[in-house]
Amino acid sequence: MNLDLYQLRTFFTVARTLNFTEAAKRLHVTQSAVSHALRKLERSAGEELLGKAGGKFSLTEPGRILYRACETIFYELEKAEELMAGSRDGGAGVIRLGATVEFGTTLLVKYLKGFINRNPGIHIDFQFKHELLRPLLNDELDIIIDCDDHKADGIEKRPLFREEYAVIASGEFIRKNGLKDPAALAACNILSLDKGGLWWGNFLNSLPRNGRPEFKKITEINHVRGIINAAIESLGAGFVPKYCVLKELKAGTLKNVFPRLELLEDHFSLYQKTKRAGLERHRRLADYLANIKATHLLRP
Amino acid sequence: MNLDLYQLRTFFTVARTLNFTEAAKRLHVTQSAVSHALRKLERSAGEELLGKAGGKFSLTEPGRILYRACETIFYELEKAEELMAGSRDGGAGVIRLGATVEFGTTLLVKYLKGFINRNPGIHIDFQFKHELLRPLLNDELDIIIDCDDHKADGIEKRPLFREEYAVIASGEFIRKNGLKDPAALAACNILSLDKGGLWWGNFLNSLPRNGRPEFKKITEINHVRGIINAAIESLGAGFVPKYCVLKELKAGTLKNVFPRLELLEDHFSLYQKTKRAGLERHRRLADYLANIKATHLLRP
DNA sequence: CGGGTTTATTAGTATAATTCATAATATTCA
DNA sequence: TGAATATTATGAATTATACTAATAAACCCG
Repeated sequence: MNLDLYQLRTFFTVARTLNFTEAAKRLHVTQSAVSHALRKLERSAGEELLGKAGGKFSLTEPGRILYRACETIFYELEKAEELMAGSRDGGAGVIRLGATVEFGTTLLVKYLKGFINRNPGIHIDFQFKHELLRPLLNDELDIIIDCDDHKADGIEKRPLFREEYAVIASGEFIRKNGLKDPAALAACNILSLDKGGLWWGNFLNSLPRNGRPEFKKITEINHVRGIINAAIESLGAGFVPKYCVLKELKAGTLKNVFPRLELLEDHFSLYQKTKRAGLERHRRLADYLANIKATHLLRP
Repeated sequence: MNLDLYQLRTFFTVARTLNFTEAAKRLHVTQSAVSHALRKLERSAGEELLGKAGGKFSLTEPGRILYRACETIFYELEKAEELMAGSRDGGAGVIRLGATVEFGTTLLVKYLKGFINRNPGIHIDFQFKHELLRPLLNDELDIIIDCDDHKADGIEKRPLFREEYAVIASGEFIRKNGLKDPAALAACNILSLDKGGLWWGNFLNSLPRNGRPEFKKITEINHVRGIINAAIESLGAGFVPKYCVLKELKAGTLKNVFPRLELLEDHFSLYQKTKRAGLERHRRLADYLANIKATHLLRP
């Protein structure tokens, strides 16, 4: 049989993208080269590796077998490269780090400064977006930090810390609307990521069933930063992670409306492919992030 | 860095042979090609992979790292190939099986007939010699069966069965020399693989300390088969594994001199590289051999 | 030192990987 | 449904590079 190793690299990329054109881009070759390589590989394997099921490609059974082999093969190679370089530069390499927009833009970048200084060999690229799992599975990202609970084959979860939410508004807004208890929110303008107010679900769930306000006016703003700034301008009450408004709370431009209310928390976790967790640079970053305590974040 | 996969295959072979010329032969290319490939690999790795320590080559530290990666990489590939083909022909492939000369030539071949018939996809090549561990480590053999106790990194042992030894001689020889108890051996001619009589060590050790004969005449014959034939010709008494003389004992051309004596046993075990133990054909053969009981061998 | 063996080097060749241009096919949306 | 778009397949030309042959250099050993 004797499979060609270059063709395997192509196959591995195609298997993840399920798209020749995209794979070609990643490999910096033409789509034609990918097509040729795959056909040759299939000929020498004597098996159909890809099947067209309903428009999209999908892996056949032999394809899946080969894919799993490729996973260990190429991750093993990567590890070896890192280890060899490691005797010189110590776990150098690139980490493509993904996180949610709010957390990433606000805190993560700031906090990682220390890590980046201490690990000059490790270069981190950031991608802040909400769809994180798919890019991780496709190897577009190496590590993601997310508060959603992901479960996928070959993906490893490492809990990092919990994050509290708070209802925020300007002092002026609180006075004007007499926001003394959650029931008062029913009458005032609500700032939410979505028109339906689902964003406030966490808040409502933390209230006793009979004390939940029914929102009358909801203003949709599709970015947390927008909600915060709108709240500062007294346009309504917002519901945001505390870490997003640390500065504003301190400066007094925003107030924690119900400081004594225990609100639901988000659980941030780090996710990475199990096979790649052995990479030195991955371990370092994961260990560093695991040492972040919510207290650090809230009282910097 | 981006290591070239073809060059890795060359490196892997060189790392095991530590000899460019030999590696070239195995890869069916010229020595020149090996030299080129290795130099390129070292350039792209940015590391010396091989060091010349006292004439011979040896792996440097980065070389060892890469070697370990190659082990999993190429064994993983092999496994994938077998699995993919497996959906058709079921664990097909070649097994290069090594065993000691006596055991291999006498029983193993005969016994494996059943296995070979039942597994037409699996081709077995045999090598019977006494140096077995090195060829296994160098991937010249896939599986070895030996009664020496080997311990090596990445090598897996699986006990198979015990083998009894017996003192043998012709009826005529026994009569002439009055061989009634072990002490009588001191006076008669002893057939041994070595001039010093170390070959009989197992026998002597199984006797009470004060009842051990001191051999006066030892004839050296460097093959077990030779010893057996010499014993048949009444040239002396031999000490051999029982399985070697089953036919002769049955036919009466040889006699078990001390049938009631409990003699030391050899423990036969199967050895293979741990990483390759997952191969379907390996598992099948190992399971088959594990089902051989000493009783089968002695009473066929 | 010199014969034998192993590795390195150089230049030429041959293989095959890649591209370019284009055809075939599938997908989307009006 | 058909036009527009995107994706994959194909064939010939091009380019890259793995391989070889011949030879030089290095090394070992008696």
